Amino acid sequence: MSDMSGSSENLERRGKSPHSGPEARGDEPGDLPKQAWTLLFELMHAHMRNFPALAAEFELSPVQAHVVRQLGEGPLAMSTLANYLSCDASNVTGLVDRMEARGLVERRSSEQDRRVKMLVLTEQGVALRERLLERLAEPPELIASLSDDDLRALRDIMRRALRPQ
Amino acid sequence: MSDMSGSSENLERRGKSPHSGPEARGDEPGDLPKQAWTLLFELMHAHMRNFPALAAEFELSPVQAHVVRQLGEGPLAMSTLANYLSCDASNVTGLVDRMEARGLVERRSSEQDRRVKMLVLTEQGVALRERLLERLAEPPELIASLSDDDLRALRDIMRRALRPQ
DNA sequence: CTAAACAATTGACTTCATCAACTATTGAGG
DNA sequence: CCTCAATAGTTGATGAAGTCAATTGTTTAG
Repeated sequence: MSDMSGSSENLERRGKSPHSGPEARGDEPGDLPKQAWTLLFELMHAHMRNFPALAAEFELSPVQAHVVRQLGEGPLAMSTLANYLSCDASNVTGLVDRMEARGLVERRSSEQDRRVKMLVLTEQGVALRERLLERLAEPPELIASLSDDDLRALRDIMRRALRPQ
Repeated sequence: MSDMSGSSENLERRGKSPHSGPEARGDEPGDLPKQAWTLLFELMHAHMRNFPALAAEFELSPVQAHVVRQLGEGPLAMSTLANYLSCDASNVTGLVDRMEARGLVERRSSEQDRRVKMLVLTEQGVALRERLLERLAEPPELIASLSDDDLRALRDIMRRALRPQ
């Protein structure tokens, strides 16, 4: 009774074929990607609701948690981070100000280009990141209770989806 | 620190972490839920990055989009919405103020209990919601490019995961 | 050498979020 | 009936996160 009833009936068919399935009527086979995605989206949102609370366990805002997580890859220019967060560069200034005030990150002027400031996690930031990553990796109940077969299949599908194209 | 999670090492080894050990080896079967979850989480975050932009297509803030989506089920008390959003009740007041000002929702005093106010979508709100839901159901490229077999498997796994226990 | 392009910041402003305090209503018991 | 605790919503103060427009330095291109 949620999303795929009613007026979404006559949507554009994607490249999917109107071809003949034996069980063609019962299951709306036409929009497989949409079906899979809608369910995945449901699960995503169900889980995202408590991300702020999870971040708060580490006294981080949700965005700060995201930044700590991303910053593990190595030094990152402010503008690159802004791009990664899909937000304005001016937003990153304040964000980094607060994180720097807490001793989590450090601004380091780049030597090649003196306009650029590179962000690095402090030692404290690295330690926090490790704890955070372990916490994030804990699967929620909905996932943990899947069968091994489903988990293996899910893992492999996600690997294929995330594989750089 | 010597982490039980080979999986996060496996994911993060793109950068030069001072902590990455040489023992990074992928496929420990013991951590199946964690592996699957970590990948799923990756995809979630990759997609969540442009949720604000998607909401902006409808001139909604991310939270407003979320509310419009949830409000389709029927009238909802303010406090219930607050609970659903996992946020303080006082937050909902302003949120609904703005949405009411735009003619998307309506406060309706309950007759059984004059303290509560029920939220309902206006006609305009319903129309917007339909367009929004269609837009949300469009699968992102990462998903849409999966094979039919993968999509079917993913859909079925998600159904099992979301099945009320 | 000027002029355009870029990185980061600042300032004004909005939205989302919290907490504490307040109003109004409901629903107990005494 | 009357008081008292609990509940629903609002208000006010405050802070984080977001936007845009304008500014300051620093490359880089013509």
